[in-house]
Amino acid sequence: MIYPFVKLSDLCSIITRGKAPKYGDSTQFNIVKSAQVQPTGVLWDECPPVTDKFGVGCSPTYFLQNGDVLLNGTGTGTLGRPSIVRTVTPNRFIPDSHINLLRANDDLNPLYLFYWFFSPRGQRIIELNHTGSTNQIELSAKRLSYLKIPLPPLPVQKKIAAILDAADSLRQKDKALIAKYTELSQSLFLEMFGDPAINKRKFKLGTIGDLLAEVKYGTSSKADENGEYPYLRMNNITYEGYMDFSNLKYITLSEKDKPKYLVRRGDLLFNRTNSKELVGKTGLYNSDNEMAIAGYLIRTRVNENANPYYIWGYLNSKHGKLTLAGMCKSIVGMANINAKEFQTIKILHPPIELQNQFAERIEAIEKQKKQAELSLQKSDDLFNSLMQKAFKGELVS
DNA sequence: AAGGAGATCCCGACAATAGA
DNA sequence: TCTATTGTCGGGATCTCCTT
Repeated sequence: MIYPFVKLSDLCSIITRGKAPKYGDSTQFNIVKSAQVQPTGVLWDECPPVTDKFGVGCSPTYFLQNGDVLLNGTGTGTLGRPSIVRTVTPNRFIPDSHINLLRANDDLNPLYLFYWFFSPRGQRIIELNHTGSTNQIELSAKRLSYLKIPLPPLPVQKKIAAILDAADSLRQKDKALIAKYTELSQSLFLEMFGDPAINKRKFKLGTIGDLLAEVKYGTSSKADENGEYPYLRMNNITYEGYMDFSNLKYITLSEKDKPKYLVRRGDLLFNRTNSKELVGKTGLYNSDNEMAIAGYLIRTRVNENANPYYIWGYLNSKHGKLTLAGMCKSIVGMANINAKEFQTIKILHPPIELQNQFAERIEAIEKQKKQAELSLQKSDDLFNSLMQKAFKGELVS
């Protein structure tokens, strides 16, 4: 059954784009900015305060209420990213002037509206209707009000929303479990080696260089779409130190370059150049596929005194992150830690047996985490297929 | 190997236009 | 004419690519 399409302005009020806020120390009002508008919900804790003057001056309709749907109105990466307000402190949060606020009337279920914009079809409609050039795209409330959405009767909307919500919460549970395993790895380091700042167990202090057999920069050659090997770049290492193989580029290497730039299981990958917060991201290569690395990554291999998991664990610990932040040279907008400096980083040298034990336990945790990731993959697939069917009338009769 | 610099993203400001 | 809403622009911060 195909649902009729109805103009958005007939289904909700589109309250949008207040004045640009004046920032201040108010404890009474907060502004919700584009970055805080996420499909998982609004990140209330990160909304900066604005002055009372703004709050008083603005119409009370701007204050967010439960059931409001938010839609980012600018930015190539953010335009159309939706969020639904589920629980909000009343009369406190105001959307920024680049966020469209949609308040559904009685014929429209807000959660249904949210999932519509979240769905590939909803996103595509936004993509077709924005104004502006490639790097400055916008979707005004006016244009938004002309958009049409498929509209089943209210009980069906509610049913669809509930099914999608259940599938989504399954995904979120898997994600939370994965996050827990990450936390577990971090606390394991402290448990086994103690706080490096205190060094209660009196391990010998040395440098990272002492533990390495080889330090090598990646290639600066350009990526090539039909390349032979995946080409790891900085976005392939997460802040927590895990490899992320999504969004890969490719490269072809000459025979001579292969040993120089290919990585193998157990290599530590260090991100030497990035923004100040992200410089020093360190991943441990844990795959048997052959991949190459870019020039802003440094490939290091340990000697007989170390297990790479130990160095990885240290550089991703709180103490390690602080050390890295303290040493990077910050040029305008960029931070850098070169290979020489990397090797001078002070690190405790626990006995290799203990390091190996740590590695074993981390690997066990990682194994569990893999399971959770597989489960997430499945729940993602389920959610996506439900979403495809939902708005075509194939989900609820 | 090192880091300079262009491209992109996002925010804030303000000009232009519409409405009261 | 004044005020509210909408469209567009400038620029800092960050991300990537490219040159020396």
